[in-house]
Amino acid sequence: MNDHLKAFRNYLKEQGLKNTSQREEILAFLGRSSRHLSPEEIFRELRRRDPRLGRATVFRTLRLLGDCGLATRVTFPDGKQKFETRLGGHHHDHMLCVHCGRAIEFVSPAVEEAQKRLARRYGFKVLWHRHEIFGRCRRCETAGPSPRRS
Amino acid sequence: MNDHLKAFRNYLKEQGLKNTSQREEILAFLGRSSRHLSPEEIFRELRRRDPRLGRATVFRTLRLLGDCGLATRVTFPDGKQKFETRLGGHHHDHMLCVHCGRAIEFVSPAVEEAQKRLARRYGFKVLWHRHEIFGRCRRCETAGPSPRRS
DNA sequence: GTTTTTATTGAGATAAAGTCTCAATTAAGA
DNA sequence: TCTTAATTGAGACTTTATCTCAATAAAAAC
Repeated sequence: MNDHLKAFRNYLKEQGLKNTSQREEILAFLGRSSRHLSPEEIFRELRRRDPRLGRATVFRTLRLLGDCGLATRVTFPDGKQKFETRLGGHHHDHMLCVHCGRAIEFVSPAVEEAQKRLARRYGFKVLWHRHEIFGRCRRCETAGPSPRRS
Repeated sequence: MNDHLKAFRNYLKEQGLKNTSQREEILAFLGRSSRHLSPEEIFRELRRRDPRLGRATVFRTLRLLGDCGLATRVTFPDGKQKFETRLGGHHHDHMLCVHCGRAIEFVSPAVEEAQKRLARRYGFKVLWHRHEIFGRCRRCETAGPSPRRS
């Protein structure tokens, strides 16, 4: 049994919540995907396999996975929300290409460190963070006009 | 005439777009506010003054302001989107309290620097970025139970 | 293993957020 | 002032997300 499944079951037990096949399916599906998925994509794909799956369950489960730190919400340049698993607690952030939509993952100890110092200064207890850099990836930078922002 | 108004008019002219009273009202309203505002809040308040204002115009203008770098989108812990002006191009990021919703602004040269190095490594042309730290502010940290995430 | 308790689910209504169309309007250059 | 073209608002519509509640199923109690 893999790590985040174990962590998930633990979390549920701690909180007095129940595990269900739907929850595990959603977590597993997120885990298998290398892309970022929107709630709607998750819903549509998983309902093909289990036609009785409800849309509300997907939203509820994504929130739950967020709450226990197993999934991360990524806000794309156009404001759209997508999710990914935080595999084995391995944290990373994103550079998002405003032109082709590609997401490049990165890890920056320097950023994490700077953040820790900041938080201390403000008496702020950090739970998690999100660092999104918007711009143009190498491929798109070589050609093409103005991007879409905000 | 203040700086971002001037910048806005410049941008419109450059792009061959037209200025309108609605656009200036929205920009001014954002500029006067010390809080983060949702599109709906902006719409409701400005329509009290001009009952003919349309909702679509607010969304269109927010996108436009984002495009020209005068407004920034902030994604709150619950996934809700809000906006603020980027006053005089002065960039800052946020620590968001998952308990009381308070937003603390900060500037971190260390983060900006680390980011620049990263981008260079990936051949990524940075246009803007967003760094959101979620956690509990000093006030809320002293008391109260589990937060809402994702 | 069976019963009891209680969280979870799905359907569908509903709400909230955002986009689109198109005729009427208005800004800006000629 | 005239002309051109971008912008607007109304409202339909789409998408995204939440809520309600009876039925279901997981976990605990027995």
